Amino acid sequence: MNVNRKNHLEARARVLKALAHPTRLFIVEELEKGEQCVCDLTAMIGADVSTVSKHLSVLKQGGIVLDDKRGNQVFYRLRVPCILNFFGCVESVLETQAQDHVDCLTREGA
Amino acid sequence: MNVNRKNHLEARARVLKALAHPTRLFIVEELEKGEQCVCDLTAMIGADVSTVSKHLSVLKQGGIVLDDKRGNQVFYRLRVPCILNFFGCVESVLETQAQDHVDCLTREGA
DNA sequence: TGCCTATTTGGCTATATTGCCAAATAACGA
DNA sequence: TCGTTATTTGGCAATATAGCCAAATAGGCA
Repeated sequence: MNVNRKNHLEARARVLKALAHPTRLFIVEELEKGEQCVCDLTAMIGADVSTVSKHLSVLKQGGIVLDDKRGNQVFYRLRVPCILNFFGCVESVLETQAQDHVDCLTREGA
Repeated sequence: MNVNRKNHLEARARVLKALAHPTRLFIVEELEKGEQCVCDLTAMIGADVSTVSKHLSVLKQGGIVLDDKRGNQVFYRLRVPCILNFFGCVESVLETQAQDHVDCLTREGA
């Protein structure tokens, strides 16, 4: 595996890693509806503010969101518009799993 | 956040987590070309066979790949055809980052 | 059966992630 | 300036992940 390819794979992995947490996926889904401040996200998530802030920091480092400080609040928004399509594929994975589960139960019952 | 939504987010996160590693992304890219046995993947990756086997196990648990034992070899293949599109979005994230980096350098130079 | 190859599993250490609390920082209004 | 609110950062403990080696398992063949 050459160095370029390795770097590229590592870059991709960083992006995916930034998304790979339930709370961060929740944040992304909420930001699809429009920008949100940390305080509102925190209220919806129900974790410590510092925890939410750190998740936002991970998303920012991963290039998923942008922040904008206005007054004493910080508003976050999605940086890349395609995140929605992105999840289409994840859903396919989940649906395939679900179907396999159904198939499995059907076979057992037969 | 209700229980259903939470479960769904956790399921999505599991899929993304399974993909979020350079070696596993490499494997997925290679499997896009067609099925591969563990031994060939191991040779390409250059890590211990046991390490590669564990990565494959993670991908299998995540619903990304399927395995098929034939003789004393195990062949892995992609389970969901959309993985390619999937990466289109990750690429957009990376390109946006790259563009920002260029912008940043340009501003500095100005 | 016994040996060889392919793969998985167990066990270990090193490292990374998560989530909380407490403290630091920033902006706002009295 | 002081107090209040919003957010980030530091630090800690619990847990998860990654990679290696060694051992177990499975299949093929003499």
